[in-house]
Amino acid sequence: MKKDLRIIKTEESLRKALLTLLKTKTLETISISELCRLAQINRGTFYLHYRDVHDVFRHYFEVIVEDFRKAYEKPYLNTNFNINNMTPDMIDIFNHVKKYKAFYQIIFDGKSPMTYYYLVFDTIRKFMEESLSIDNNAVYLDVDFDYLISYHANAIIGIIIEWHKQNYTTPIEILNEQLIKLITNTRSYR
Amino acid sequence: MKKDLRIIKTEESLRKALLTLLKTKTLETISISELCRLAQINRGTFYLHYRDVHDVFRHYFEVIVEDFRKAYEKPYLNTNFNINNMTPDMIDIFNHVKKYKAFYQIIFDGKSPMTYYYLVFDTIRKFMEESLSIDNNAVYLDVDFDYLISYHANAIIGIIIEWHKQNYTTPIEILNEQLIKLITNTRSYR
DNA sequence: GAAGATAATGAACACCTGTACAATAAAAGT
DNA sequence: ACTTTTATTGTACAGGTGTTCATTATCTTC
Repeated sequence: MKKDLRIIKTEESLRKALLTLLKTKTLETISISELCRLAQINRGTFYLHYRDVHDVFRHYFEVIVEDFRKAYEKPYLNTNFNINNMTPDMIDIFNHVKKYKAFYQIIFDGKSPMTYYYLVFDTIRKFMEESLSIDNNAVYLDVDFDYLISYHANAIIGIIIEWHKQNYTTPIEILNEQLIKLITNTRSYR
Repeated sequence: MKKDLRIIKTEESLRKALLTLLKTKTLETISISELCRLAQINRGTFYLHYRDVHDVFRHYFEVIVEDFRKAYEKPYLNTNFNINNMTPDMIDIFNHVKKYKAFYQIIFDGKSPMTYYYLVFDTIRKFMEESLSIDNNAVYLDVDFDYLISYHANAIIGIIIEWHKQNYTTPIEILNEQLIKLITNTRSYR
């Protein structure tokens, strides 16, 4: 079954208007009324499609996350993967974040809701889950699989948070280096 | 210099009113107007002290985080700490989270702003930073210290997120066990 | 306890929010 | 092309937001 043309038109107008407004102001300062005025959509119609402005933004971010998922699906799965033989190019996540930096700056902003964070988290987590499941030989020392994955997935986001706080100044190659060292254990003594 | 009594009275009324409202409804559904009505504070006065309802909530959470910080400051520092000789009771963070479960459920809610998350993150991160700095002998394999700490700090929150998603069903003892295994490396083969 | 400083109040303003409903417009199905 | 179905519109309403300003109340300080 096809979607009504009017719906497509309405939603696209709103999404396009949001991008336009984001060029000059922050997501939090954009009101539904303003968005509808620019998109030339009746405000009542807005509520037939979205709950709030974040809801419109979410669409873009879901496309972005999907782009990431597809781009790194294959190389990831082809590796006999386990948590200790990972190479940086398998999870070229930093390239992805840099590519959509403008969006990730919004997502990691203190005022943004946690939903976006969870979307990133769930995506990375799922990647790890699928990859680690392939590596049947590994036994993870009685660590519950759910906790293991959540631990490592969020650790990676920890690097992205640090990168964000440093305003994305660290080069991607360095980040990949560091990540690989952190994953394949971290400590040595002099 | 002392704080004006009127200010103390106003802020306390608002904070108390928030706690009352939180018993019956969620943080997002509480309006400034409603809060002021219950606290018997003029709405204009509200804006002299807080920016929004979250701002009032933040006060409570800062107290909670401070409680955590103080409770685990000493045992942590007394240990010749490094990332591999940690014991669960050093970071008894899960006990803390359980104690203030009602608050952490709000903080990890998808609608809550990232600010609270960052407050948790910064606190755990600072703990790690202070502790790891003591362990002068360790060299962390050319891993940038900032990234190292952010990585491990956020990993721990990864466990809390998983715990939250499982509705805090996993017992604390198990969580401590798993955490220690995850920190002191994770993998073995059959 | 009086004088000066500062905070709280009430009223008003323009704007935003979420919802409802009848009227209209524009698709889809035949 | 015509009918049916469905989406959009305009209007209205009760409430919330954030700000301003003169007035009043309450604290602090001496």
